[in-house]
Amino acid sequence: MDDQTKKTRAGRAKRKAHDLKADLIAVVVAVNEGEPCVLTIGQANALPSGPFEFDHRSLQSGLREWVEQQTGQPLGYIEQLYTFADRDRIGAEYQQRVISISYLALTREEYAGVSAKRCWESWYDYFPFEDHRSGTPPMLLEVLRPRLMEWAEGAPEVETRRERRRRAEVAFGFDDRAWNEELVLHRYELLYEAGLVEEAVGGRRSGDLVPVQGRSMIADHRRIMATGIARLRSKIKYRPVVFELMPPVFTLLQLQRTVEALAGRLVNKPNFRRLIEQQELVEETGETTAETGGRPAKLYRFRHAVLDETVMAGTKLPLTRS
Amino acid sequence: MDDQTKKTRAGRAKRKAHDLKADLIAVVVAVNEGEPCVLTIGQANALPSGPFEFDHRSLQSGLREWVEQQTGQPLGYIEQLYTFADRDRIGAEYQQRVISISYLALTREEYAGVSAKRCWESWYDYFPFEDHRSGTPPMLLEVLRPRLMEWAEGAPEVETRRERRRRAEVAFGFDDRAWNEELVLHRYELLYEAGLVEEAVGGRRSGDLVPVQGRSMIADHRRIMATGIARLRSKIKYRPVVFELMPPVFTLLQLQRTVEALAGRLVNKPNFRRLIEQQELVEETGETTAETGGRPAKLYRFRHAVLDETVMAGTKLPLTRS
DNA sequence: TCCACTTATAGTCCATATGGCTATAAGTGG
DNA sequence: CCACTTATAGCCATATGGACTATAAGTGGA
Repeated sequence: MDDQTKKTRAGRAKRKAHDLKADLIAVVVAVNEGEPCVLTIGQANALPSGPFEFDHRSLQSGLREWVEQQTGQPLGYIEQLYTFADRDRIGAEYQQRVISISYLALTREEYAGVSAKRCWESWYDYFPFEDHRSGTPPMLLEVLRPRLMEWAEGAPEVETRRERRRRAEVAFGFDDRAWNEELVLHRYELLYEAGLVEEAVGGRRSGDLVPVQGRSMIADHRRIMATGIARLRSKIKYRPVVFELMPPVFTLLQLQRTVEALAGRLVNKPNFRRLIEQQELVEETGETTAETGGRPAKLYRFRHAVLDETVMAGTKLPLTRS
Repeated sequence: MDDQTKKTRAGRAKRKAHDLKADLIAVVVAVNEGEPCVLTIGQANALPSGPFEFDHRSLQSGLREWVEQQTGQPLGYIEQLYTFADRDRIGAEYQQRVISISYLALTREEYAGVSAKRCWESWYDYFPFEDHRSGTPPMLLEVLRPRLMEWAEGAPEVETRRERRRRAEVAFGFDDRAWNEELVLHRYELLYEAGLVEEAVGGRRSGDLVPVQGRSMIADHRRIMATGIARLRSKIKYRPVVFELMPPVFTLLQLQRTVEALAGRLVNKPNFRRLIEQQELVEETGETTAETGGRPAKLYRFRHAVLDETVMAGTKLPLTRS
């Protein structure tokens, strides 16, 4: 506590270097039998993670090492999510400040050999209200809506109440608003703010405030998972990242089911096929498979050439061609 | 150097906490009289930046403090860009590892009081080949193309040469390929790899290898600026962020000129107006201004309500409405 | 063997968005 | 009063996206 009073420039500068620590956290996604899964450790209540160390070549390689060490899963596609450093994140040592650097990784389950360490969990176990593939989940209107409205009405100011109601409506698509599957993080943060998730209430779970929306995780891991899901749901719309989650060869329906699993909602079959074909994302292998039950489906593979044709950046500006 | 040999687990764990430092770096953007500008310090060769310290409440507030202290400029809109930690980033102390956390900030020049510290520089001074508002810059075909081709042909393997040529074509829109204004970072990295920017060649600028493409910056600040420009050019297409750069009241042509300054290319006037109007991004103030020279233009203001209507997430999936 | 069922695949139809353009309105400065 | 500048409205062809229907080609069981 002595250090704390020394607010001189030199003292601060010296201390800050000694108090910093960086954590690498991974949201590793795979789609197994139509379920979008996240790689977890512990009692399925934590994401793979570990400190960034001196002999890590880079942040990414440090992350790969930790994930592989903790789960045996090698990573392919990796993309940075977000970096944050909230003061109240760590409790143990008062002086320590932790920077959390989170990543999204896409793989396939059957990638590596057998390993008992790996624990894939459907992400809808953590966010049950996010799966709209069989229509709007009943709990959304039956449980979440009333409790969010209760929270909204609990505000002292009229203005705040109106504001809260509107936020809940937008985030969850109440009152004829469209459901926007990308707002995963918004929704989680709203529930957190409303004290409806376990992480928000902490140990003190007092009678009425029992959080019902899905399994929780340690620290802010569920928040990070929400960030990853949101990013992925957004990205599949403008970059061909789904294929990182597909086997080398697949049918168009399998591809569609994967997209649906990620988006948490159904897509229109003919239009989906048209979309894929006109973008020339895939090519036929010439083979077919009869394992799908009905008429044998053509097998396709991803056209890796499209990764080069980076030109596909859907403009939204009325550019002149000059 | 003694520490280096101690590769034991305990030694590593102890050292890593002591060697970490985090830098906050800001790309602060404003559009002044039709020129997209970036806030710089020093001899206009560095971005505002400073170490993340123990008594910063968060990364963002630390960044705000540093920018305000170094330039007097208060920040409004802030968004994280990227975090990286390359080993060879710092030269001084061998043992130290630096994590760089970069941000994009949008403001307006006339925001704060007078301050001699602020130094706004057109970002096209650093990336002259990015401004296509008056057509393709001559230097692109006259200087960059030959030098990039020279670099491509310098590769030993045939395959590498072909690869390099294709990458240059895609990034710079050579050979009838469309110019993609979003590939700012790609282009800078390609030039870096080809040894055509000063940062790549360092001090050893040997005769032939004189880099001609714009002013350089210290460390990787120009690379970070490129990241910020790329992010901004992409984001103006799907989020109403331009208005962070506009005065409270403006004409549609002023808005168009700002977008053009950012995108580095001209947009079609009637279509631009239609786009703005049909998205209901602005509303008339009822006033007009005659300062534009010709017929007085209506003045508009941003409809802040649209920030709430977060529904605008342009889907690219053929969703079923269910 | 045939029939019910499943899935695959090829279209159509229409509303809307987008790109490119032209015409007219309404000011200013000489 | 006229030349010039900028603002604003509207047109047309095409591309795109959403919803839907029809037909093809297998499987499994009665």
